[in-house]
Amino acid sequence: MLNLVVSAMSKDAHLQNVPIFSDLSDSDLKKISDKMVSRFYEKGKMILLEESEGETFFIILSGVVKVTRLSDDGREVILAILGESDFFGEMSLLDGEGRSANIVATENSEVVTLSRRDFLDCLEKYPKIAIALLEELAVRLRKSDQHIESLSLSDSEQRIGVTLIRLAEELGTIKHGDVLLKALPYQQDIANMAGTSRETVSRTLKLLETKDFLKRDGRNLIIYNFDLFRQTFS
Amino acid sequence: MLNLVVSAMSKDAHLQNVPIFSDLSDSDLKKISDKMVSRFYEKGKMILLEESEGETFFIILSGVVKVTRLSDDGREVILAILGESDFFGEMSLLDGEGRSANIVATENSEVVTLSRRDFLDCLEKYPKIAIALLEELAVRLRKSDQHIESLSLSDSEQRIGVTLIRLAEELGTIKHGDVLLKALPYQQDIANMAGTSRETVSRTLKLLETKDFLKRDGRNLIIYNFDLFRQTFS
DNA sequence: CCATAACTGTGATAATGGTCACAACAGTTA
DNA sequence: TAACTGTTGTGACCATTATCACAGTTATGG
Repeated sequence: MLNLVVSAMSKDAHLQNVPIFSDLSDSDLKKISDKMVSRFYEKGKMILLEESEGETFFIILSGVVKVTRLSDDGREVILAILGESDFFGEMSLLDGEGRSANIVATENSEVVTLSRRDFLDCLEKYPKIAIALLEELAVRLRKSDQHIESLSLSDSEQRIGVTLIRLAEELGTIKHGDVLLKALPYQQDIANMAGTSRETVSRTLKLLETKDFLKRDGRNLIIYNFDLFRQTFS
Repeated sequence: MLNLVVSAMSKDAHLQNVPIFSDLSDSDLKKISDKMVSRFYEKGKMILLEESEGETFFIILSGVVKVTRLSDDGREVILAILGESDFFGEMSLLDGEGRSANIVATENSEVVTLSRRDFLDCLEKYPKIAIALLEELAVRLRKSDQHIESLSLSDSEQRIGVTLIRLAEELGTIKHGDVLLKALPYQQDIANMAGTSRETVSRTLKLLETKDFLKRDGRNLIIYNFDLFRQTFS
């Protein structure tokens, strides 16, 4: 299994960048790191399944995953896209309910995991982690609130604009005022993030391109003047 | 000012019911309680304003408030309805960003408040509070996720159904299998929760009534067989 | 490198639901 | 009780956007 390829060294190196651990001393970090287990998921693989019991906390070392919910008839909503040094799985651990969403690797992804008890021990032992986690959940709630507002009040063009902003912030790289998105998600995924249809995404991207907000080139997308773009769509 | 009417005794009595304080000893509770200040807001009054700095944590002793966001052109989204023993204001305190929503009293409401520093002190001093708060934020994130799913995938009837469920759970009283909602919010507010228009709420409530899911009587509403209703709409 | 699958572009059509307009009704104050 | 204000009911119309159908294009695997 590729799991074994991820060395302990790589774990420590990455963990420093994880916001919820950033206040910790090296030795404390090492203690936690020792309890973690590495895993590798190929693009397209399901990592967590809705409705199953939640017993594990995950941190992404590299790769990209999507957080989704599915309706009975199979339609998908994408709640978030997570990348390097983001984490997931904490909700079930905290409130004891079952998983409320699916996690799917949309790129090959390395993660490390912590068991329920080790995770909760951490929170008890290191209040700083608990507080850092609170901060992160607050940020997520804020994002969710914005998402709800956008779904409630905006037309499809605006919603797709906001979705591109979310993607740019999570996955893009800035160059002068522009943002470059390599490996742009499929239109269907963008649609599922924006609460619209695949066809509407196709038409709207074209529209935004003719309006010179952005340029597409294969799977890459450049948003010109990101500050202006942000101002225009959020 | 009516503020002064709320006695310290009433504070303590209510605080025991607040989930994030439920693990505390009476003496610890007393210490925190002593730092709190009571306030009273009349129906319709704004408690917190979007974009202002967040320096206060609020707990509702009695009453009902709505959490809203406003678009530039004045349309409103209602993110949540909060009632007795719920709290708000924590997000700005945790992540240091400005307020991200407005809070408006929709009924006469008594609250107690804690300053930023007292709130953060609490988290450091009592890890149990931090963990209880984490649990509550996890629950809220879950609700937000459901809200996003519902806005993305459901038609207006479903969304209004889900909204009634949210209202019933927050404000309703159960009687046999039915739920009674006294002082049902205005149709405009229901519309702003469901991401639809006031007229559609009017038509849909009528429809649900003819389908015998519910009965209206002035400002009261009874949902028959709440379990079934839940199953049907969520 | 061909075959096949997956993704994207685009027109035509239909439907959900928003908006407007106004009437009916309820609750409040003078 | 009248006048007024806020809320709800309802019809008519129309815009946005979902859906369908299919062609074009790009990626993938044997």
